[in-house]
Amino acid sequence: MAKKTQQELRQMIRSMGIKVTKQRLEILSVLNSDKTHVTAQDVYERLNSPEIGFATVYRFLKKLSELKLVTEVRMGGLPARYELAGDEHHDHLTCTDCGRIVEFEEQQIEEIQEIVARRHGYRLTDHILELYGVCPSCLEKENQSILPNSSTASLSTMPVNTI
Amino acid sequence: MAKKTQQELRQMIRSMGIKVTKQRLEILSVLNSDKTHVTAQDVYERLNSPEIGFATVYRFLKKLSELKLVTEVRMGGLPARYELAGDEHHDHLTCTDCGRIVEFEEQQIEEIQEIVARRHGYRLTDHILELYGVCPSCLEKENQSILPNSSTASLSTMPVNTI
DNA sequence: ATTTAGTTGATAATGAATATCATTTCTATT
DNA sequence: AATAGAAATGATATTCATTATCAACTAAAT
Repeated sequence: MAKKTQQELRQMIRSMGIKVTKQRLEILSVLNSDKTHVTAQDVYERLNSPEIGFATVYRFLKKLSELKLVTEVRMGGLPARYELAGDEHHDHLTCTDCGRIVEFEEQQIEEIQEIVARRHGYRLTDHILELYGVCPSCLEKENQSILPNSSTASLSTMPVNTI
Repeated sequence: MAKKTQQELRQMIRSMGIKVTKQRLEILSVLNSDKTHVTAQDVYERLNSPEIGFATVYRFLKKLSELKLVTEVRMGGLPARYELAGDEHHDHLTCTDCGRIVEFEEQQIEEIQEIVARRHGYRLTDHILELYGVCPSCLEKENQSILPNSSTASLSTMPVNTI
């Protein structure tokens, strides 16, 4: 959320110990925009400038995630998605069909993780929690192709799962 | 754990509604061996038979994971790894120092995950929960090396990055 | 302004996974 | 057991995301 100013972005690059170039500034700008969880292709196309090749996009995204300044989410064989690392932690719920990502935060899970780690004598330093499923719109598509003659049965109106 | 007999493997393929071929039996045998979390390449090389091309390995592994008979684990850009789906689910708590892995199962977390998915209209199909930390024995080592007159300057006392 | 080490874009290369297709092999049925 | 026909196979080509290469360019320290 909290958007960064152009100066802050410049500062961010400087803090990485690398040169501040217009390419890097522009790539960061895209990540800093409202659109989040973008692929390298997304970034490249968004910029759509002869001044920025996608080798550069890939290179910089890689460096950013190595330095933990962006979070890289990889799902199945789908292209990796990137987001500017915020201050607040969250996990991901990813659609296995279209790659769409929903963020969530569940304090209860975080707490249980701590307990599990302590139970085994570990000091917890990090974790990855990725949920995979099928998003509402893909469920709907799926539904249509499986039930050809059901006129307009929207899955989103159906109980998705009954425990 | 509980190894399956050749007959059970045969039965397993039959239950998939596909033909029982020697290739499929052999691929299943590899998965059924003690080695777990193998890549498609691993399987192919393990068999090392002119009778089994890796197109077949990939094809069958894909079908197996679609039918949830094997679990596919994809990590970063690394090749997918497969293991015969056991009855019991577990997650991993990995030591970032020595790589030691503890398996655990936490029903409460599983349940909350379901709830989160439903909340967003997703049908949950899978999840990855990996906890990272430092295991008891590495914690101990760590403590010893941090002691006062250790000659090597601890990184944790150095300014990592000056913005 | 000069230098030089870092950076760039175009393109080739890689590596995992999938598609293609002629040939072979299961298996249900005679 | 013979056979027909659908399914499965292996070799190979292809796709797609990502990375490596390299000559030309550029930021920024002097």
